Amino acid sequence: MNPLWHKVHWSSFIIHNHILLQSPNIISSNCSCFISTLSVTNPIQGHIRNGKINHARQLFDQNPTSRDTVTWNSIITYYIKHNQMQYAHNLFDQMPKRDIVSWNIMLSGFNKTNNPHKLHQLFLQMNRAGEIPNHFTFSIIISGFINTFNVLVPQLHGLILHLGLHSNVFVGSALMRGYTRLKDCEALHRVFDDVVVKDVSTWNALVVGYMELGFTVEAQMTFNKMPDVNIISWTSLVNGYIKNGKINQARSIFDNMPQKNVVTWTAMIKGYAQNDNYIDAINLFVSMLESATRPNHFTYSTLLDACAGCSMFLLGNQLHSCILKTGLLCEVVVSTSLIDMYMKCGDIEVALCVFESMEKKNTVSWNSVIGGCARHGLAKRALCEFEKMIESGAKPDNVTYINLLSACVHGGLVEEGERHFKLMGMRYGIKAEMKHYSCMVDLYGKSGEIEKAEKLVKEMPFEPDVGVWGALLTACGLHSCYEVANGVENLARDHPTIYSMLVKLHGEKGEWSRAIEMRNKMMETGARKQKAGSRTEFVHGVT
DNA sequence: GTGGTTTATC
Repeated sequence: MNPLWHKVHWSSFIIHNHILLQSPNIISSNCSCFISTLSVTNPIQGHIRNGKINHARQLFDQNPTSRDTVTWNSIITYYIKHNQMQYAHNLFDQMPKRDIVSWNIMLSGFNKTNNPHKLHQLFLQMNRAGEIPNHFTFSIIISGFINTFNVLVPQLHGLILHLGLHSNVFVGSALMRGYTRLKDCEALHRVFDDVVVKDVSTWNALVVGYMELGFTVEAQMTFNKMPDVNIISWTSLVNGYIKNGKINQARSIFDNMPQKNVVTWTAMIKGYAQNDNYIDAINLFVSMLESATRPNHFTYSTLLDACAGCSMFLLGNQLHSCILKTGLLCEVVVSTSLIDMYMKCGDIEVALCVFESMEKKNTVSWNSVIGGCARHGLAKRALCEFEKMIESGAKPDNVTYINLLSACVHGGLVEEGERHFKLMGMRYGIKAEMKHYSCMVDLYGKSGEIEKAEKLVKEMPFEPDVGVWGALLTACGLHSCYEVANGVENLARDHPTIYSMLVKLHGEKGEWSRAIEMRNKMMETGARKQKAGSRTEFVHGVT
């Protein structure tokens, strides 16, 4: 029995379950039978195709004559497909003779396991070995470099032109993705033109590229000109409009689509949720269930995110029961969103319970639990979870440290905070960003160490933002440091929040003329009285 | 025996 069951309302199962149960599981095609009837010349490859790796290895290890390059490659491919990169790499290193396919298989392995540094190293090693890259090589490495070594795209493009591989569809769409990331619209279009025989993916890459760069009109025109469109083209269009803030246009495309899949539905739901339109997000989810489209882990994650955003505890709870039923709790994105939802709805106990029950945790999961504890004032617990995170081998990132430092602020743990602030760069190479500085200023400020706070603001490698100035001014108010506050007045950029704080400070000091002056400045900078609202229709169990 | 397009949690 899952320990979480007792936490979930049984009534939750009533909702939508009839629809979930109706979806039949039709994935039962039996491909392996078909493959096993094929005649294969090499018995080792036959065993691999039938999934009998041990038989294959036995033959391979016993008969040196059977070990041609294709066989080596087949075995390495098998290991990569079964997530055994280390085995694959060992075999690759032992190969007496490698061909271009061997290199490409290994490169593809590093790409699939999301290891851009190893991918890069192997590519350099391949060049040193004198192997000439082909169109497979380029499509693999460009897509693998997209997040880390994207600066190399123009250089690789040069090499591609030199080798005459620019007209290949796969190379073309990989390059287009690369140039989209580099925000080079001209190059994007040039690569598109160079692909002689374009297919639907090439066109899709152009639509996505234009959308990413903010050219919605060009994207739409491209879509209209497309000789063939598929569901991905439509979804890219919907998603592009959402990314450009044109949610109504996205919806109109969405409504006119000839068919939709789970990705399309999820993209549209996310569009609403991101724009704080939670009602439409949920309504759309209900329509999705009615259309018999089965939600996947991204859909649930998106919906839980919406619940977290407006503290919809009951719906979050119901979603939890659906997730348990569909077996999607094992997905890291789902359980992480679930933790965040429970934390933001105030149920720390269940949030921690979900977290403890997770088999696989990643940096984001640790971040949400550390952040949740920090927000609820459980500073010691947050620090403790951080220690456990390090012990588990997970790597902290910038968000981890924002959460950790804010835990220190809540707990008034100045020394701890100082220590972590130093260690984050020294041990983990994480550069301190604006938010880390504002945490530190807040930490010093709240504990009365105004000089240290002021010194840090002066020493910051970039212009402080409202958050940093706000933290400093709050400290001035708390500890009646009017001199420092006067200094801030001359330095802080025009911002209603800053002036509003200064009004309060001058008022407390009894300097009414200065207070009025600040109030006028505040109004000039566009301050508006906020509409009061409890949003009672959403709030359940918020602390 | 190798490759490209849509949703992705803090």
